[in-house]
This record gives sequence, C-alpha cells and structure tokens, in this order.
Amino acid sequence: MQSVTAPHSWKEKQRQEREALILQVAEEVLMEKGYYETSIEEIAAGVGIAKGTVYLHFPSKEDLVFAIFERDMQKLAEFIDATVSSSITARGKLEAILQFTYGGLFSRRMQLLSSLANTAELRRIFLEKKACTRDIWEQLSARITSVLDEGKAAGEFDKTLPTVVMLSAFTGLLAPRSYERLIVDEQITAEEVAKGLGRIYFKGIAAD
Amino acid sequence: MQSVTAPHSWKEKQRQEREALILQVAEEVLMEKGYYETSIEEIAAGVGIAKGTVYLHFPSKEDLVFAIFERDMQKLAEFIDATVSSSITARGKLEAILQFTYGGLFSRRMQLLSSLANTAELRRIFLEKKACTRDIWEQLSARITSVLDEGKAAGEFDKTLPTVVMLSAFTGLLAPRSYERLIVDEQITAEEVAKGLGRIYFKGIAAD
Amino acid sequence: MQSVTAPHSWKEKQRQEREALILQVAEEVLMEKGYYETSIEEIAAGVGIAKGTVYLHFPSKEDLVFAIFERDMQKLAEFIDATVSSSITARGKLEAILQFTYGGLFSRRMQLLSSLANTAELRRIFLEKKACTRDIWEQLSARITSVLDEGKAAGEFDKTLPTVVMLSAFTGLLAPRSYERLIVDEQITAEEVAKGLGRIYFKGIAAD
Amino acid sequence: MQSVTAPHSWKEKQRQEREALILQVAEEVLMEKGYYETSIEEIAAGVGIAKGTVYLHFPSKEDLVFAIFERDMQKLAEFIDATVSSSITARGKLEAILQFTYGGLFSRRMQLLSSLANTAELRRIFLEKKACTRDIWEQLSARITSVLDEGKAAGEFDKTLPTVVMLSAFTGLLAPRSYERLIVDEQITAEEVAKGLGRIYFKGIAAD
DNA sequence: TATGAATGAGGCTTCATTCAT
DNA sequence: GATGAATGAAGCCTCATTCAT
Repeated sequence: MQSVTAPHSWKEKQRQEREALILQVAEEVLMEKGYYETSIEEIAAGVGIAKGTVYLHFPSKEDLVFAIFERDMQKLAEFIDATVSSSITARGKLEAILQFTYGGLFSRRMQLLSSLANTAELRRIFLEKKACTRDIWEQLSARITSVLDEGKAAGEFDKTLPTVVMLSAFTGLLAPRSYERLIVDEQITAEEVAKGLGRIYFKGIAAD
Repeated sequence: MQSVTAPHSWKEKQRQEREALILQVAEEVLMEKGYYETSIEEIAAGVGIAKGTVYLHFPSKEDLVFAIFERDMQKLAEFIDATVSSSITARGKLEAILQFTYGGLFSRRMQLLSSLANTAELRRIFLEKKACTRDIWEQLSARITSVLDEGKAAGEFDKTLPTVVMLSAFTGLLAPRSYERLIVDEQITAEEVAKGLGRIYFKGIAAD
Repeated sequence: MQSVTAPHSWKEKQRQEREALILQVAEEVLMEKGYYETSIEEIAAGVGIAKGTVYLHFPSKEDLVFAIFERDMQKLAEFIDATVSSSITARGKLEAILQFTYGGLFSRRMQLLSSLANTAELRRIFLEKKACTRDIWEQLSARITSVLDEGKAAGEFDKTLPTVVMLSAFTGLLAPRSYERLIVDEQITAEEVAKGLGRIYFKGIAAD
Repeated sequence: MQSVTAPHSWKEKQRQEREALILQVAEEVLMEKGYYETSIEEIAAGVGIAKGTVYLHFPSKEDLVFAIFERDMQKLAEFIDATVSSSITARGKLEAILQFTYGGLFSRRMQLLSSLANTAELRRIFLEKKACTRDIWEQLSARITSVLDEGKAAGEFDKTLPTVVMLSAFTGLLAPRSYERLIVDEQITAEEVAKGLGRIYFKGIAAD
C-alpha cells in the first residue's frame, strides 16, 4: 500500500540528506580554502560523488554558496527567535546569541560568510536574490534591535546611544574579524575572547 | 663605467616612483573589485604600462598584493609610533589611532586587507613571508598593547580585563567589518558609526 | 505461459505507438532547435516519459535521429511509388512529388534532414547504416530517374541533358535551402516560391 | 628612422597573417566536421598555436565562425561587384558568378555556411550582428537582382517570372545542397553538375 | 628596459548514457 | 518495463606568467 508513496518520500528524504551533505562538505572546504580556491570537483570528491551530481542539487557554484548562506542564517534566525521570546534580561539574550555564534562551528561559519561577501561574483548573486537576503538579514536585525530597545526601556542599556550603533557594534562582534586572528596566533581561546568582548560590549552599552 | 652614480640613482628614483604608482593603482582596483576579479592587465592599464612591466617590479600577483599590505602597515605603524610617543592620555592615543584608520582612505584600505587575508592563496604568501608579517604586526600590537597597559597603569582602563582581549576588541574596531554594511544600507554615516563604536569601546574598557 | 498472445501483440502495439510518438515529438523539437540544441531529456519531457524510457526504444540519440530519417524517407517513398505508377505525364508526376514535399509539414522535415545530414556525428551513423540508407535513397533516386527517363522518352524533357543532372536539380528543389530564407525575409510565400521554382525547373528541362 | 613605425606595421602584418591562417584552418576543420564537432583546441592545433592564442584574435567560437562567414561573403561580394560592372550579357554575368561559387574551394565554403546557418547558437550571433549580416547579404542580393532585371530588360529573361523567384532559384544554385551529395556518391564531377544546373536554370528563366 | 603575444593549466558547466530501484 | 539519479568525458573560456623582440 505504501509502495506508492513511501518510495517517493524515501527518495525525497535521500535527496535532502544528500543535499545537506553537500552543503556541509562545501562549507568546510570553502571555509578552509575560500571561494576561488575551491572547485566543484573538490567538493564533489569530498562528498564522494561526481561533479555532475552537485549540479543536480544546485544550478551553479554561486547558488551552492548562497544556499550555505541561507541555511546558516536560517539556523541563526531560529536560535535568535527562540532566545528573544524567552523571559530573561535583554543582556542575557544578547549574551546567549553571542555565545551561540561563537560556539561550535558557527564562529567559523560566520567567518566564511564574511569572506564570501567580499567576493564580487557573489555580491552579484546576493544582490540578485536581494529580496531573500534582505528579508533574512532584516529579520535578524529587527530581532536584535528589539532586544536592544527592550534593554533601553528596562534601564539596562544606555539610552543616549543610537540603537543602530549598538546594533552595528553587536553585529561586529558576531561577524568575527578574521584578519588579526589569522596572523597573530592566540594565547587565549576563542571562547575567552568572546567572553571578554561581550564584557566590554555590555559595559560599553550599559546605562549610566 | 659605474662612475656615473647620479643617473643610477635617478633611474632608481624613477623605478621607485613607478613602483609606488603601481601599488596605488593596484590598491584602488583591488579595493573596487577584489583579488580574483582584478587582473594584472587591468592594473597595468590603470598605470599606463604593459602587463610585463608589472613583473619587473613584483615577481607575482601575490607579491604585489603583499607589497600593498606592507606599505599600508608601514604607514599605520608610522602614525602609531608618532602617536604613542606623544604626551596625551592613553585613551586619547587610541582615539587618534581609531580616527586615523577610519579617516580618509584608510578605512577602505583596512577593508581591502581584511578581505585579502581571507584568500587562501594569499594566506600562503603571508605565511611564507611570515617573519616579515609577524614583525610588522607584532610591532603594531606591541605599541597598542603598551598604550593599553599605560592606560591601565594610569587608572584609565579596567585592570581586570586581559589586555589581549582589549587589544582584540580594538583591532576589531580597526578592521572594519564590511559584511553587514554591504547588505544593510546605512541610515547613518561611517564616521558616526566609528564615533559610536569608540564610545562603546572606551566605556567598555574604562576603569570601574 | 506465452499462450496469451493477445496481450503480447497488444503490448507490442502499445510499444509501437509510443515509438511513433517519440519520433514525432523528436522531429518537432529537432526541427525547432537542431541536433545539438535538443537534449534527450527535452524530447522525453515532450512525450511525457522519462529519459531512460527513450533508450528502451532507441539505443542512442543518433539512432533516434536516423529512425526519423528512415520514417520520413519511407513516407516519401510510398508517395513516390504511388505517384510513379499513376497514368499522368512525367511532368505531372514530378510536380505532384514537388508539391508533396513542399506541402504540409514535409517541407520542414526535409529541411531538418538536410540540416541533420550536415552533422559529422550523424554522417557517421548514416555511413554505418550505409546499406539501409543507400537502399532507401537509391530507391527514391531510381523512381525519379525512371520518371525523368520516361519524360525524355515521351518527348517531354530535353534528351541532351544528363538524367543525373536533372535528378540533381530536382532533388535540389526537394531539399529546401534554408540558408537564404533565414536571412532575407520574404515578400513572397514559400508556396509561391515553390511554384516559381517548379516553373523554372520544368521549363529548364523541357524538350527543345 | 623606420625603427618606430616599421615594427608596428610588421607586427600588425604578422597579426593579420596569423588571423587569416586561423580563419583558413578553422574553415577547413569546420567544413570537415561541423560546428559542434570542432573544438577550438583542434583549430589551434591545426594552426600550430595554443588554444588561448585563438582568443587573442576572436573573442569567442561564435565570433570566429562569423568572421569566416564575413570573409567569404566579402570575397564573393568583391567578385560579384567586379562581374556586374563588366560589359557582358546578364546571363554571362550570372554564369561567371555560378562558376566562381562552384569553382575551387568556394563550393565547399558555401556548404559550410549553409550548414552553419542551421545551428541555433549561430543563428543567434547572426541575428545579433544583424545589421552587418543583412548589409552584406542585401548587397549581394541587390547586385544579382539588378543583373536579373537587366536581363529582363534586355529580353534575355522571362519577364513574367517574379525576379525574387529567379533570385531564389539562383541563390539555391549557389548554396549547394549537400544532402543528396553526401549520401549518393557522384558519378559526375561537381563542375559538370554545376554546368548542367546552370543550363537548366538559364533555360528555365529564358525569355519566351 | 618595456612590451604584449603566446602559453596552457584550471575551472565551470552540459548532457548522453547507464543502472539500481 | 519505467524511472531519474548518477556519472564523467568534453568543451569553452580566463588569466597569471613567460619570453622574444
């Protein structure tokens, strides 16, 4: 009975799993080597499939990269949504978000995205998919802005600072600046840095 | 035969001027289009010379880019040196440095360097020229670190914050994160953002 | 088990109908877009079947195209056979054939065949299936040649013209030259052109 | 003294010679194998240069093919111009043109052009360069049309036939239909065929 | 020294064909 | 039988680099 629908959904599931695998491998390789140094061939090899198979899932290299961006932003958005609606202080929410982006792989992902955005070819595709990109990003910005405003209203944050500057500084914390870290090797872990940065940030924006 | 040193030095001068011109044009184009989207041909055309001539000055595209990095770091180092030895407060010194990097073209230069550093191919050359890179960067870091420590000693800055975190946050301010600015369009100028960021930073690291 | 021959022949009929449908769709698409611009996928989609199914009927793209050629030549041969055995004048027969090839879809089919034959890859398969191709073509040529000779004998056509040249000119009329029509846009319909061409041809080969 | 301009013109000459060589080789290979079966690599190998060098002369494969078309049409146009202005009969002029196109390589060139025009990708470029293509073709058509009208006026040709049909039939002779000749191998030379075809044509369009 | 024509490795993409389901 | 996901060969084009002039 299920022989008609089951195979379909099974195949669909297979397909999605493979797609996720491609995205994951692609992300890793791109993170490691950058957009231009990464070839589709290489990604395919990493997944253990043929070049052409990648194109069954993504119409072009650019689209593949954009899909990574979308997926990661989606994950971040989900986390932020969940966090924003919790009943902790504004600062607590922002700290949670900060820890999420710096925790696990996310820090490196943000780094990747940051570097991808500096590639002309990709900028074009980001612009073409503008509506989508803007939507995602504006949602994120809106959430964080609302938390910042909430903190101001609650007397947690400095009301004299423009919220947009506070937002900019916060997203500055999120998008890890890779430059100096690539060159200077740390005598301190990324997490510790994150904590310290957060401390500076929250003191910097605190009321009074 | 070599008794004519004057022409030699004149030629040498010519050569250096041309080299500087190449660096300047290259920086502009790279800033505009990124590493891979910029061809040697394009840079040469901008200078008004032939492709091959560029190779008389720089053995490879990578080396050319590294030279830009070196030059800019040199300029920044000079400014920092001058600033550090002045007799103003630590905060004043850091504010001056911040304004220098955000003022004029330097902001865009830092952006360029930031993006270049994210390119695998260039990472390699940065690593090959490690000694040099480290030297430059460590000099800068050392200068800023000394200012931060000076500020701590003078009671200006929070002694409980690790200096290395303060340094990281500061360089984070210097290396402008372009990512979000590319996507969200500003309702505020870069300068205003810079001021706001500085305010947050200095409050964040202030003593007490 | 095989005692059920009816389903077998029914299946066989189904199979042949589908095969004919594939040929028809393929012909249309090939006519529209040419050999290389047409993909098997596209043909299959036009028929409403899957790519792989096409390969159950034709071992390769080339064979599919050859089958179209065979089918159309077959149809033309049938018409010529019927015409040749009728009791009208030689000129009447040739005019009928000319009208057949220019009427309805056949004109475009000839155009397709004409263009396909100019494709190296297909030339190879035509050569491989040489015996078959030659047979078909020679039959057609023989029929027309006999009509031309019949006309000569009847005093209709110029006996001093080599029959092979008359044949060449006639087949020249059949294989529509698409070239000039693609570039110069007509102030006259294809049918009118066909009539005029026929007029020139028959006057050209007329006795005296 | 000439050391400044001479090298320039010498290089320019070299360049043009090489360009002509590429065109010639490309024409041969394309004639042999068709558009899609011919790779740029193959053409380059035929010339004895590298792939990339071809691109120094022609921005794309399509442009290369279009250049062949242009060159051949140019040659034909030159011949027609010279012929048209001579003081022989209209028929004599047309016979000369016919012999030119069937003589030497030109016959095969026309065949190539005929087959190229049936390629969708190239049709596009022909359309893009519409103005140019139309100009060339319309000039040729205009010249021949004027000869046909001249013949009509001189009482050589049948005034009741539309000139455009006579033109169509004539260009039909020029664009050799390759179809039948590819499959049936001749027992007669191309030149003989051409003569016979001309005879049919001129009798077909003759006055009375 | 300056030039720019020539090179050729390398990457993206397409699509005929196969084969496990 | 029918399907369509997977394959991988093949082709176009770019551009850093070299080298003869």
